[in-house]
Amino acid sequence: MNTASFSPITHLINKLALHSQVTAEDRVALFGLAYSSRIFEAGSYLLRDGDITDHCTLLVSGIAFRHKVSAEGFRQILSICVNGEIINLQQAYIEIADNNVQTLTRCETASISHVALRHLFVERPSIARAFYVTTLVELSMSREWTLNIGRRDARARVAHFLCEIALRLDIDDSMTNKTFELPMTQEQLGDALGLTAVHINRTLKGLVRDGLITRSNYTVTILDWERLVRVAGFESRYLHLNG
Amino acid sequence: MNTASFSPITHLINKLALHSQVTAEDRVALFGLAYSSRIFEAGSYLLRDGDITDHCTLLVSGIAFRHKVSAEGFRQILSICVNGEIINLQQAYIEIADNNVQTLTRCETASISHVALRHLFVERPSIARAFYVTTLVELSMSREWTLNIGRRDARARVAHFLCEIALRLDIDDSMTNKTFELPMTQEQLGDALGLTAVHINRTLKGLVRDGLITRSNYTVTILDWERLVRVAGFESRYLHLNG
DNA sequence: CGGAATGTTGAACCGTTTCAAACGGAGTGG
DNA sequence: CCACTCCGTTTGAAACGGTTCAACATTCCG
Repeated sequence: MNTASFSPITHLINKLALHSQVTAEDRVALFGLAYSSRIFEAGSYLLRDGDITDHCTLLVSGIAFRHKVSAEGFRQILSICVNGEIINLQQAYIEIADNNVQTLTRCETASISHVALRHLFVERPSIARAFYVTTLVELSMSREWTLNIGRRDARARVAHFLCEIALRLDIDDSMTNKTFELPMTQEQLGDALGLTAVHINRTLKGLVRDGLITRSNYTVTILDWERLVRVAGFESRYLHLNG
Repeated sequence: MNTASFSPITHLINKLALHSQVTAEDRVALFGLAYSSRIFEAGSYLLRDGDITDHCTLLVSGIAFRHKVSAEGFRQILSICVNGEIINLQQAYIEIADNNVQTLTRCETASISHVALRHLFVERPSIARAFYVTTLVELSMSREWTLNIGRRDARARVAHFLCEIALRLDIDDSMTNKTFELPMTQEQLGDALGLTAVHINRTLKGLVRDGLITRSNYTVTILDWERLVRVAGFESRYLHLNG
């Protein structure tokens, strides 16, 4: 337990402040949250479908993905989780988790008790509001994800995914030559986009061939942002990046 | 404006009470909300991508659907809205709407000002919580929708959709011979499920041929609930129907 | 009644999957 | 340091699910 003035909570506050005003008093209240940290290796579960817990998990560093698996055993990746996000806020109010979150990289987490969070929300409506807004943004992103899978072909779908990730990982402002780590196998990309790993491979190669991106290992470079955006039909408004 | 003791707000309260405790005092506070009613014919927009408004819209009666359209002009239906739902709660905190809601049947709505809602949330944390939970459930449903489109074939997809609608329209408890109105064209079903109208047609006929459902006009009867559930790989937990 | 929207059906087509085989890189143990 | 294995990537060929297009039937609605 720890309430030091520079703490994992910082990331959370930054995230919240992205969409809502968070006052100095709010910050103090948030810093007051008790938590306990943990490290997870790449590939481990942060949340399992069916879990019942008494704490929420804040992703302090690293990248994870949320997924569900159908009764027939097919996996659908639903979103990418980055730092500053509480990955199972739902559980503060709904006991049983109904999806999985698994790490892509080594991750650091902080656990915050449901009771503490719920208490905070009652005490400080402005914080409750800030969390509410982040959830609304998640909902918005979830909807765009659905649109992407339901109504775009493989090429646009992959391009759209890359655009979203590039913006969310918040590389830098330069609109060209964005480079970022994308520690996902083609199998995982397939499960994210409703495609097979094989077809992801072919589609990625197509994007490379056409000079839109390059890749090596797990890093992607976007060579021509404007054109990739056009291929994807990408419009960033749904991310609500500036409130 | 109107604050009569039996009012459109009743539906909203029932909805909220489904997932959270709503006290007698909460009910009074909710009843105190001022609103103005309106009727919309089938096919009209309740919300448009890009809209900026100062009020939220409560769906009092009727059925609507939420959708987005991709830059290339393809429509993806994202969810079905039933009565008791505020279809654009998001706008209480995020100015610009980023999706559309359109009526399927004649609908009655009530408008509630953003200011009034936000004020209520601050005054009564338990109500804020109840709304939060309904949003979390929406998020859960959105995720299952994504899974459905991404990882099930046409037959399972249509079956899953029918299962969800049957439960959400809350027909009756009899597990067989559920009958309900589904006022959607095959074109709309296609847009909901990431398929073409033509293929919806063939898939529906397949389900009829196999004795799982019957249809006439816009009413569907589920003949064999258990089997339909199996075809769909349907597990209702994600709907959080009982809190 | 007439015209538009929706549903139905068949045939050809195509984007994606499936299957299978080969390749490469990272890690391990001898 | 090599041989071996494991995992992910790459590639090709064949198969398939779903789309597209087109024509016709039906229902809805003014």
